Amino acid sequence: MPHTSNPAGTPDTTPKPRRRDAKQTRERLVRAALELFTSQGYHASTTPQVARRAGVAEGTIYRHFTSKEQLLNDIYRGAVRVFTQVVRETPSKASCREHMMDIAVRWGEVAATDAALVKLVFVAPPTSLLDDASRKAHEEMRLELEKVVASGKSSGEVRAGPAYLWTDVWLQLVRLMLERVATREWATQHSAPKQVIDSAWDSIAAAKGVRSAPQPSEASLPVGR
Amino acid sequence: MPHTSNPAGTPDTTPKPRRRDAKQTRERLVRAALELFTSQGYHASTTPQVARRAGVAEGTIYRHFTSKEQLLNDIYRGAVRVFTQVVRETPSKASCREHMMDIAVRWGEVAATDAALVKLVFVAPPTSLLDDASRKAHEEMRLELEKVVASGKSSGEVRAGPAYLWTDVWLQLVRLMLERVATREWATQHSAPKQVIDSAWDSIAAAKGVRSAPQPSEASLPVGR
Amino acid sequence: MPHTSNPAGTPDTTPKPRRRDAKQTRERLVRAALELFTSQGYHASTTPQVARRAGVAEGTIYRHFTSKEQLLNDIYRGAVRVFTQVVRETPSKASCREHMMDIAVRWGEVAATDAALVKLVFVAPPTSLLDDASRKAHEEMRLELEKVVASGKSSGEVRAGPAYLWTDVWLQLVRLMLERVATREWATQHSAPKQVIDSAWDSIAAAKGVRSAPQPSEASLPVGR
Amino acid sequence: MPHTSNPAGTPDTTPKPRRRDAKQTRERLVRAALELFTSQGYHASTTPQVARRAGVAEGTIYRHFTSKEQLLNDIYRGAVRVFTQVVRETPSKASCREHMMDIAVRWGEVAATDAALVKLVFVAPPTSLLDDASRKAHEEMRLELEKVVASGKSSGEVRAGPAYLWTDVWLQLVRLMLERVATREWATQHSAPKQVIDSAWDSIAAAKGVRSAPQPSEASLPVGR
DNA sequence: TATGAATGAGTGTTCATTCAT
DNA sequence: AATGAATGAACACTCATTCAT
Repeated sequence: MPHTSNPAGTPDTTPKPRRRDAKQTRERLVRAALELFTSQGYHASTTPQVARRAGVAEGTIYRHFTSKEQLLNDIYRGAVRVFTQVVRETPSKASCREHMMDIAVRWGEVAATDAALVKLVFVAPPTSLLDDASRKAHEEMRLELEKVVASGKSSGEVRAGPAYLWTDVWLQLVRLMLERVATREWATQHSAPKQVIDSAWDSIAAAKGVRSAPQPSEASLPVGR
Repeated sequence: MPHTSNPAGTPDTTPKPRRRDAKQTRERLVRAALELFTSQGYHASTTPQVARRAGVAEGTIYRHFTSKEQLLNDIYRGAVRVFTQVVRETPSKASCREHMMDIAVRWGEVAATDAALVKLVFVAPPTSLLDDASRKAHEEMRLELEKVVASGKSSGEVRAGPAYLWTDVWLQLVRLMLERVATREWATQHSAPKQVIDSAWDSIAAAKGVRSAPQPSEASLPVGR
Repeated sequence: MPHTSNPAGTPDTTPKPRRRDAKQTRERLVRAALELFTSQGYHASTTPQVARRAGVAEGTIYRHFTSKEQLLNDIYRGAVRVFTQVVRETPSKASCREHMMDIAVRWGEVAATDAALVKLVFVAPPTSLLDDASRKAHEEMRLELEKVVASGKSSGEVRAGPAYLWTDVWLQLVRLMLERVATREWATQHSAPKQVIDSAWDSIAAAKGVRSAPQPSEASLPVGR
Repeated sequence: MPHTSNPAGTPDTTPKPRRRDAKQTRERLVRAALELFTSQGYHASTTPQVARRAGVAEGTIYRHFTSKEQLLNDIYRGAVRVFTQVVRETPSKASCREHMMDIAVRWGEVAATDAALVKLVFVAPPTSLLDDASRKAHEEMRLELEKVVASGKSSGEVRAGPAYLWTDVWLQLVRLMLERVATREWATQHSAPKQVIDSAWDSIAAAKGVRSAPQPSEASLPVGR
């Protein structure tokens, strides 16, 4: 065996590879795969690479995941849930606007902390490789957000038009912010993220002044969905 | 599948397909690869698949492109240039707003006509596989657009903040529209594309009282999704 | 061809061929490649052929060698070292002549035992495919031999002229012998090998009688090399 | 068509590629292939390369040769005949020694003039690719030389043992000289070529002085061949 | 649970050869 | 005689997955 690598900073006190419990191994694999998949892409990342980075043997992957594709999906769902959880745990505020800003800011913090998560879910989701469960998990996140938007609609803060549309519009702009934060092009404390979050709200907000007048009923919307 | 295919309209006078002129073969390859790459992804598309779909032998690919990666980049540049060209050819209007709406609408028409182009450039660009020339071509398009935004800034129509930021913001929302149009979730004549284009402008427009002009009724929204 | 081969003498206790230890597999590959390369040439030998002859899957080659070229070089170096070792282990005699005859004879024995080794190193060395390490290994062998020739020069047994030249001359003739022995055109106990070995010595020996006179200075030799 | 090359120095007066007569084309192909084959090896040289170097289209090769292998063999036979011709045309001298020295010197001149010829015939003959005609041509050359050696035997100048053996021995050493001259390691006017030619003769010459004692009968020779 | 040597179908690419022009 | 686009079998090499240990 040519090179045994000891990743920087790890105080390797045990000469023989420590008896890791299964949980730890699984997590190491998830971490390794997440980093590899988001930095090189799924297809460009090989299972030997994942194993090496996780510090385990090639075969070990298959004790925890039935296939490379399942590994991806497991990771994906975990990543999506992080964002879903944030939406659920962000307390609603007096205004929808404030509420959504909070969510965006917290998501931004996730992006700053764990860029890979953002890349996997928002920047370059491996759409064609996702299974039903993963798609459902993503839809759940979207729905959770849509609830917030919908509440904004009933309070008249959100402009006319279907809530799901404004959810997507808002997401699209927040995605831009997350991407830039994840790639460290923007720091969370800079003005750019805030500007984009603001404009995300503006793009779905009911117009001020005249526009803020009571919205016409949307009951008649024959929106297909 | 019949073993002799006669593409629409071509008066196939030659019984054997040998001796197509080079131009035609190259174009068939580009078309086949574009469709495959955008529907399955680059890595999932194999050279035998590309060749089969183009109706040529595998080796023929390499008479026209030095590698699969170069094929991708050639296609990508071609696709980007289509959008750049639209920006360049769209005449400027009295207002920046109108100008940008025009561009968005024309891009939308491209999306409706040739979905693959949109997918390649906006929906899932193969970022990590692009060479310098391709990146430059993309940057050119962005810059062309930025000029328009900048002119809007000087006329006071665009909100405070750097022009490149608002370019990206606008692009982000137009991207949503293009994606939905490309996937046929939205038709160009529907209201959703228009709504998103509007909100794209709103998200970068300087906040005015003027904007609050009476909106047309939304009652007719036949938004597909 | 039976689907389970049991190479001579191996007490095949395991019914399925999986889990051979690495050493064995590598050696089988080396053997297979050596035979193929020397009988058909490097380019005419394909990796499927090598694998089949070694009784392993094609991919297995690449667990032991990084490329077909590296496989060749590994084999080449191993072969060269056999001859180098013989030179090193042959004890020097009273006369240089005797010493070199010994070496030639032992080399001849190697040729009789393992013809492929001779073909690879002397008959048709794959010169343009050798890497630096391989070239160095070959040079080492030559140098080891040159030492012997040099000692013959100082004792006056070897004719005037540079030692490296006579080394090459001697090698050239011994090469003829090795080739014929390797191809079984000559058996080691026949007179032809002996005759050639004799003439190899004669071609570099100082002349008897008249020629054994004190050697002229070699200062004037403008031999390019 | 990307690049049209105009090989150095050719005063390309005719704008369209000159109407070459067949003879000329064939010769250009032979020359190009000879150079390529001897510098890179047969397998490493591709037919497109040969065609490009000859300044003709790929398909043109097959108007003059039925296959790449036949091209090689045609070239090989031509090369061998050059050396055969030299042997035939070198007038015999008073002594066999002088005669053979003459031949060696003339061959050396060929090597200096046209290194590729020597490489193809002596340094790295493509043994496994030669057809019967080529092998026969080579044998013819050898036989022509053997005649000279045989005449040396009957005059007592050549040592005891079969003429064909001494022919091979002599060839082996002359081959060394030719190789070095061909690679420009040695110039023909240097002493090394001469030294090696001398020693080539010595290795097959009957011993002078003491060694010139009556030769033992050759009846006992059990030389395999 | 973990290992890692082995697998073999599949990849992108090459190239000697053909043939309509 | 000459062209060069097209061919397709073959190539070296990869990698997700298996399984004896």
